[in-house]
Formats: sequence, C-alpha cells, structure tokens
Amino acid sequence: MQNNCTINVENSINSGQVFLWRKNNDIWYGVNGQDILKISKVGKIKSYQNIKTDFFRKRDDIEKIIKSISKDSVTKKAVKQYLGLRILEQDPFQCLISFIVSSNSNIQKIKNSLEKISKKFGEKVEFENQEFFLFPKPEIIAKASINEIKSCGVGYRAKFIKEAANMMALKKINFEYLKKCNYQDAKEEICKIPGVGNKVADCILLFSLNKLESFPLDRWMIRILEKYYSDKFQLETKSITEKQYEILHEKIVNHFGPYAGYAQQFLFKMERENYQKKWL
DNA sequence: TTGTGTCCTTTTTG
DNA sequence: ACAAAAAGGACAC
Repeated sequence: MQNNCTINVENSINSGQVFLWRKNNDIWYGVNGQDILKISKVGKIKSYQNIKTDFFRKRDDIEKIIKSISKDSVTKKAVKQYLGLRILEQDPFQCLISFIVSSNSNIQKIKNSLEKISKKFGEKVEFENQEFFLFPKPEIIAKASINEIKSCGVGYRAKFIKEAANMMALKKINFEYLKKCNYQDAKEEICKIPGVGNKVADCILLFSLNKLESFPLDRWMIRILEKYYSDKFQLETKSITEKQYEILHEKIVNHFGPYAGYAQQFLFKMERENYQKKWL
C-alpha cells in the first residue's frame, strides 16, 4: 500500500546525500563508516556489523514533517512527486570527508574520489559474497601523506582532508556531543574544520548530526530560490557571502519551519530530475 | 578532434 | 570589509 510513510529507497539514495553506493539486482549496497548496509527494494536493511541503524530516520514523524514543510505550491509539488524521499542518517566522519571532497565538484567525481580513498585507506571486507572497503578510520588518513591523499584525485582538498582527520583523531571534534547540541553551536564547531564552510557544514549537520533545520545552500538551491521564490527571498548575486548566507538561512527557516532540511531535499531532488542530472 | 565551460565551495589574495 | 582569484580534474557539449 502506498501512503506517506512508504520509503522510496532509490530516490533517497539517488539524491546527492550519499556517494559510496551501488546497485546489484535491485538491491543497494553501501558503505556507512565502519559498516556496510544492504537495502532491499522495500527498504529492509541488513548490516555487515549487525549494527542497528535508523538510516531512513523512521523515528521522524514524516506525516507531520510533510505537513510542516508544505508551505507553498512549489514544495507541495516536490513533496507529492517524490513522496518516499528521506533524509538519510550517515556516519558523521564519512559524511564530513564526503562533503569536503564535494566542494566545487560533481557527483561522479565525488564518488570516484571517495572510492579511491576507501580502497587506499579502508579495511577490505566481504559481505554477501561481494568485496567492500570500509570507510577509513580518521587515524589512518591523519597519518597519510598529502601526496597519498592527492592520489585519490582530490587535488587541493587533500590537506583539508588530512587536517580534518587529524582533528578527529585528536578528539577535537566530538560528534556525539554535536548530535545533541543545537544547530548554531554545532555549526560553529564544525566550521572550524578546514575545508568546511557554510554549505558543507549544513550538509554534515543535516545528513549526519540530526539538525533538520539546516538547509544547505549550494548553486542548485540558489538557482531554485531565484526561480521559484524570488518574491519571498530576494537574492542579489550568484555567489553569496557568509553574511548573506546567514540572513538567507534565517528567512528560510522562518518560511519552511524547523524541518527546512527536508524541504531542501525535496526541492533539490525535483530540480535535478527536471534537468535530468545524473546520480550514482 | 580539440576546446571550453561546468561542477552540491572554500580559502587566499588584493 | 569585500570582491575576485585560485585551488584538481572529469565530463559534457
């Protein structure tokens, strides 16, 4: 039975949130930190490490969230069209590195780089008769040389990746604490990590640290706001400054409410599909 | 074919 | 303070 609670696995994975995923015979397999997940078409999850995860955030009251974010005709349309889309709850360290890699890049390249990073520094495991590489532990990347990291095709981001891993290894960042504290404080903390600016921070907060009010403003979202919301949020330029980002985020939360992140995901998915952009 | 623009941005420089 | 440039490289057109 289709209803508002039915999860669409394909749309959720193919929405720019995760990168280390592949599909075999209608079954999705993906790396999630030190775990591998197998997800059937109907969303049944099997974990390599037998860890219980709420990958699809079933604890969220999705009916309530959809009601809450459906503030205008554009969002209503996006929600209706991609009803089963969900925010995925990822391993925070993998998410951090993924979105540092993502800056000024594209999905294909991000996936390629992350695969190389996993293969080079991660532990090889076998699951369901397939070979996988777990996502590397921070200590391993922290000890690697810049050139070794560069060989994964990440270019100038290599030093950010090494430093981010180092901050994790030295326990300068405490994800468990950041999951519990408020949006502003968590954002301030992770923006201290090199390679993490406003947009990357919002991705990490939304996709791994439980901050549903974060609303990553990338090129696409700016384009969407200009196209459909020019009356609500006036935008001056293409690339926005730090201050403009903050002001805009405040206006967005005012409009969409505390689950703005879900609205962002539905809108992003809709527009990328409209332009027939490729996913994984 | 070879060339050019585009990428889910951040940091550095002027 | 703030705009502009620089920072891989793959890929589409």
